[in-house]
Amino acid sequence: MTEQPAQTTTAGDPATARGEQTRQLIRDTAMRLFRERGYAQTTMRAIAQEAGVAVGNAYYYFGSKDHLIQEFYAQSQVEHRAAAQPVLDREEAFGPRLAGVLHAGIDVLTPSHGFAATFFKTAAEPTSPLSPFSAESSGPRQAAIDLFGEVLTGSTAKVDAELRPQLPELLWLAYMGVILYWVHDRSPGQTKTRQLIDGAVPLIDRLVALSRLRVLRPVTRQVLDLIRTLRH
Amino acid sequence: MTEQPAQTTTAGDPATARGEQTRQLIRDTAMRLFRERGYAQTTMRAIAQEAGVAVGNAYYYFGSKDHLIQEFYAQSQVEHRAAAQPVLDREEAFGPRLAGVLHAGIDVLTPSHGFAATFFKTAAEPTSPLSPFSAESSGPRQAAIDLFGEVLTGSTAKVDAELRPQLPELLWLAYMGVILYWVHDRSPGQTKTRQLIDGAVPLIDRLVALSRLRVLRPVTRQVLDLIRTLRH
DNA sequence: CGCCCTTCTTGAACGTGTTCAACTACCGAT
DNA sequence: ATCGGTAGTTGAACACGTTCAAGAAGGGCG
Repeated sequence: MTEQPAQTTTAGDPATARGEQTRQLIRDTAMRLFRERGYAQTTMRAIAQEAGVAVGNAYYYFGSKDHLIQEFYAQSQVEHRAAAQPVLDREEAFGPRLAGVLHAGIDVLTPSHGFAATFFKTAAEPTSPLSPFSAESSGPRQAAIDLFGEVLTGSTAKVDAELRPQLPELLWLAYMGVILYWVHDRSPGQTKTRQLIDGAVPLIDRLVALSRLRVLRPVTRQVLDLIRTLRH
Repeated sequence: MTEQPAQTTTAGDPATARGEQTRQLIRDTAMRLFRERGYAQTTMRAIAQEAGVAVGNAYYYFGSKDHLIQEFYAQSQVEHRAAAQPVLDREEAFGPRLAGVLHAGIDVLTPSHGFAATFFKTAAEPTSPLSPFSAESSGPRQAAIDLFGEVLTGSTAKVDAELRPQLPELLWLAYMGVILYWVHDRSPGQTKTRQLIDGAVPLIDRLVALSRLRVLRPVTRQVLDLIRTLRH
């Protein structure tokens, strides 16, 4: 939080132009080694050596080994958005759109299941800037929430007016739940996670539809009030 | 997993009689320092020094620094059970019983909020034996699930026959969710978590009651089938 | 060209969790 | 009492993430 001189890029980021190349080199090398050996087995010394730089240089661009994970998150988010596009173009109904986007997220993550799982623990630490709930990762998080916003806006689903503004974030939360399950999923090819998505989506779909029923209005209200209370 | 000679205690535990004293000394010292300084700030060297033993001795009893956390879990579980007893004796209705037991759990954890939060990340790592889902912590986990079984069996609630056997584990899962929220709860005194409990319990109560309705039977079935599929 | 300032780079050094070969204390059997 | 083996204990050594003082590279300006 020291004051920075004027920069062309966002504050706090030391990357202007000269070092951008090195930054990417280190990042790509790290990602490769993470995939090859796993997170814990990849040492900062190994990353530096493979990238042909000094250890300290990696720390000039990334505050810690954990911060390299954030790069992985950001990268995954972008890939997720891209993989979801065909689904959003193709499907119109809420259920298939949601299922498609959830499956796309797992598709993107699947090649990294082995090592991604081991470092999702870091994301669970509340104090860590890597937590999906933290301010520091609000960028990727908002992008993800927006993606679920698109699932909703582009669909033909009729949603309770009060629920609608909350729903994208709730769907994102459900996605976090899916990921939590996926991380622990030891079934071959993580087929169980696929079953979770296919089983849960119709339930969510039905629940969203039911929220408009007059009889259930009080319950819907109650739930939404609770959520509003609990949000930050 | 080397074969052990006959022991008076459970297998795999090097504590017979002579070392039990040292074991407890190290454990208690560690717990005290964790509370005083936090988990990350407490070094194994500090624990050893304060306990008056060599560093390696701590590793004779506890495989790693993380394993000391498991002691904390076990201890908390026992305290939770004890704190829940008055509630189970006093309350008869399902809702108050559940709320009481959940509050009791948070009561027990509250003094450790500062440091407990930081190491719950370790619990989130799937490969870690410290995960609440792991085989290694099946003992405390089962004890916790049984506690929610008592919430149910001692209550006057009428529960769908198919749901009943699954419910204790589901309630435990909900409790894990409460803890996850609590860990991230930055509100003073974690009052938000209390609101979560008070807000969610009536919903769960209503949901459980509704599960017996004929109209909702197909949904109940669908949910239970999904859960059965996903369990292990 | 020479100067200065910022950006970038270096690698030795620090503190950490963890390991391990050596050692000591205890206890039952001879 | 002596021996032998297991349980318990030691602290130096190792590999790791991280820090930091020192320097190199680059570029704008006289």
